[in-house]
Amino acid sequence: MFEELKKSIEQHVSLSDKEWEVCKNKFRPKRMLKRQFLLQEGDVCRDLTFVEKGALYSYTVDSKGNQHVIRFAFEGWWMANLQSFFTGNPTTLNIEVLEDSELLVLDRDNHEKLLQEISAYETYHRIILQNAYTALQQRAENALGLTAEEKYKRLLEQNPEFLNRVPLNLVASYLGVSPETLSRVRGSFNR
Amino acid sequence: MFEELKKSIEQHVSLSDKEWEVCKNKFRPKRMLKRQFLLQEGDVCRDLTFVEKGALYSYTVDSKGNQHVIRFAFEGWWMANLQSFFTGNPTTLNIEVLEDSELLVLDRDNHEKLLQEISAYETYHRIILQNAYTALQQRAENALGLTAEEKYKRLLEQNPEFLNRVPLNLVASYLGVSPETLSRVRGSFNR
DNA sequence: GATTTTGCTTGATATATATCATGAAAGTTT
DNA sequence: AAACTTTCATGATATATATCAAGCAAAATC
Repeated sequence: MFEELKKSIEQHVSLSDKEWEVCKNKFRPKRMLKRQFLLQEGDVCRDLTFVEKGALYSYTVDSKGNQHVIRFAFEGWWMANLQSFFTGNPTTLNIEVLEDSELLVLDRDNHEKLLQEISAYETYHRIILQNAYTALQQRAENALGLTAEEKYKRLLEQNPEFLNRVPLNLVASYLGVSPETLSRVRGSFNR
Repeated sequence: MFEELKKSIEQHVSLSDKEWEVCKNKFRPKRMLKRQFLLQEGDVCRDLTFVEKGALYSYTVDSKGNQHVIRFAFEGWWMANLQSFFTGNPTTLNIEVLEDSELLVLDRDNHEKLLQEISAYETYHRIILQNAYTALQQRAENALGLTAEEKYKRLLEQNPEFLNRVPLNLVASYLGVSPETLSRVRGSFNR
């Protein structure tokens, strides 16, 4: 149940067995089924969520009712609305379960405790944040000034796994193009 | 010379006078003139840069030679390519001076020392990262699925100061629209 | 003070992409 | 197995935006 988390942490820092025990016990396992909501617009984001198994995605709904996918999270990825988590303000984000999932959730108290008690955890958290930031920057760059075809090509290079696990209409929303356009781009691209 | 930095830190955490002295001495002041490069594609980003006075902007150049503005930084803002700074890999980013500037630069060694020596600095750094992350997320959301007019409106709401201090062709690049389109949107909007 | 450059606007045209509409295949539920 | 839903593809049309082109005022440079 904690394999992915351990793997993720050890990729970046080293923990003693004892520290790992302390760490692990702060998380609460949670199973969720496809289509369930981990977070809904208007809620406060109380937890950082780590995906042990399965897949999640986050999205906003704009004033015209259009859905905009913000990101996906698979095994070994974190998901949360950081702004809401850290400020306690209600979120504008929805987080929904894409595949039946096993999650590990960490509430703010326990997160703060870990930051204080285990300095390697603090380092790990910082690295994760930095990586999330650079990934998001990459994404913002890709969203701007690229044609639909270029966006698709970049996705193939940078996140090909999305195309296997995520319905194309969600991928289209993630790229900021219509499902029809994505379908056509793929069609012409595969020939 | 250190007023803005002090203000920025004290907005988020409190430092003793002694800690502030330690902190302050790790930074190196640097003056730069308009059009100078703080960082060029292919370089490694060696410093975190804090803007005491003036303005910077970062951008990438794509394979067709088009410039894409990533972000701006004014007084009280940080600027760096985090990926390059933390990994030591060469950057694909250019950082250029938009207005004659007074900067405070912090190299990686000194940054690491501060993280270790002053726990409040670590907290400050984390909060800054979190804020940068949420701002970037907001930006990615705005870049996707909004019309040119909506992007302009959001900019007016969220960063009206950009429009006073930044040439419109750079704002257009930042928004991912052509300068002509931005000009037209502004024209019709002001009537 | 003259000349060049920069920043911005406006018009005409081209083009990428959204939208609307339909259908078919694959997956779910009853 | 039948009925329904989801997912994806494709065609026709509409539209937002890019591109090309010209011009002008203010600022910068000589």
